Amino acid sequence: MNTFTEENYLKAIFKYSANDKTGVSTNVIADELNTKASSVTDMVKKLSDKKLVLYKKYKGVTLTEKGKKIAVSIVRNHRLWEVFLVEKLNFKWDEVHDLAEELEHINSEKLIEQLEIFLDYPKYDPHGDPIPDKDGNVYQHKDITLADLNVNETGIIVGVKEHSPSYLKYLESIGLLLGTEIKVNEVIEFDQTMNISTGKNKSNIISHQASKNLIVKKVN
Amino acid sequence: MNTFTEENYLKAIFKYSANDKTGVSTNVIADELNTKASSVTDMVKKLSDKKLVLYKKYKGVTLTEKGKKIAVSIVRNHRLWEVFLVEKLNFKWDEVHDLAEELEHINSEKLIEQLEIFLDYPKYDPHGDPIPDKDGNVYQHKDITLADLNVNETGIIVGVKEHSPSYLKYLESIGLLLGTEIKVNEVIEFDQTMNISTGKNKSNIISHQASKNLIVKKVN
DNA sequence: ATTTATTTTTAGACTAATCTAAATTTATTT
DNA sequence: AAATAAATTTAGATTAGTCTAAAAATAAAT
Repeated sequence: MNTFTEENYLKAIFKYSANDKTGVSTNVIADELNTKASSVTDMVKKLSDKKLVLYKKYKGVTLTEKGKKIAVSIVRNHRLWEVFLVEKLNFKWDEVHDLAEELEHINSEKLIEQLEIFLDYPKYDPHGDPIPDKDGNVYQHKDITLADLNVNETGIIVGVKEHSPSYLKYLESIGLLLGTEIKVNEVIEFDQTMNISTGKNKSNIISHQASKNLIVKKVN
Repeated sequence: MNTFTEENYLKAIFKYSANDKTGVSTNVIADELNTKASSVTDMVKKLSDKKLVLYKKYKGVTLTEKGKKIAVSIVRNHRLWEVFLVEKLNFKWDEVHDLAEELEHINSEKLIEQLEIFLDYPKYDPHGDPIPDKDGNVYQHKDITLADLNVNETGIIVGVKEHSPSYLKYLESIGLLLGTEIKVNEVIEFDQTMNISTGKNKSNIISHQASKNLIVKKVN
């Protein structure tokens, strides 16, 4: 099996190779894991020996099928545990990340399958991120954000692109939760600050920084 | 905070200092943790520096209040997770130990308090071991085993002294679960093999090895 | 009360994961 | 295309936890 640390490297590489075909650079990985590029080089060699990544000096890293499978399963574990914490143990959506970060490494197929059954096969975690199925398939949301909507258009919040507790707490404080319907009233041309309103004729002003991190599904 | 490994040492020391005042020997700890006495010596020095244990060369180790508190809280975590696995995730009592061994190290007061609430404040784990309360108080069962009963006496199974999967599976296979009432029909003088019967006039022959590891509460 | 056996500790070495600083390679500018 | 800047890798050290083998201390046996 793999160490806690190896799994975190795989997860980081997975995160940054989602989009594209080009290898992930050691610096990007170092940044994600709060470590140094030289440490990443060492670890990447080790993962390469184990056939979990492909690595060409100076050319970045990509996951092998084997490595990707492990990475996805850790993401799956993470998101299922987040659902558990929020739905069963009364945690808030801004409190679960660090705990899930630990729980995700507990390696037992039976555990995670039973957890999934117990939670009744959730499709999304508390932040709207999709939960990969047992075979590693993930159905990602289309990447439309609130900032992409025009005046008078309406969207339903289906996820967030930024997971910091401060952002999540802020959203909650102004009533922007998953499922909330938002109408765009006005967009300031200068800095794209938005005036929006939610269900009960409550209106709010939110920054571009905030609106571009809210994933929405366009209504109509 | 403490590492995974440090916590396991504290737990091992706790386990073997339950009974008595005399320090736990490095060999006993090494044995419990499948490591070598020399490794234990090193670690024990480290724990001593951290004021988690008292250590005098050649004289064994005892926990300080601080160390004991950590050890008990890990035992608490372990047993609560075992209840979760059995009651909510359909695990058998012989399947939960290794997973709980990992889950117990996840360090969050809120997590464990909420888990306890979610499980409705269980007093015992699936093997009948008592769950320490938030303040570290444990109410241990009196140590009467089935082997201590005389012919025609009756006891109710309240726990086991041996936790190996093979023993637990065996008990389950012959219907000896927590709460089962057992009557002693006969004891072979030679090797203390017992003839017992449970509720529905089922009778069984069990070895001394088996009977002395079943904790019972005497009836009448 | 010596000798012998057992337990425990020390010394020195190893592995995993990390770091800093220097060297090398790739990318960017002029 | 040469020079400079940026990214990446190597070299050598460090820390945590472990090990083996040898030394030292304690316990047991004669």
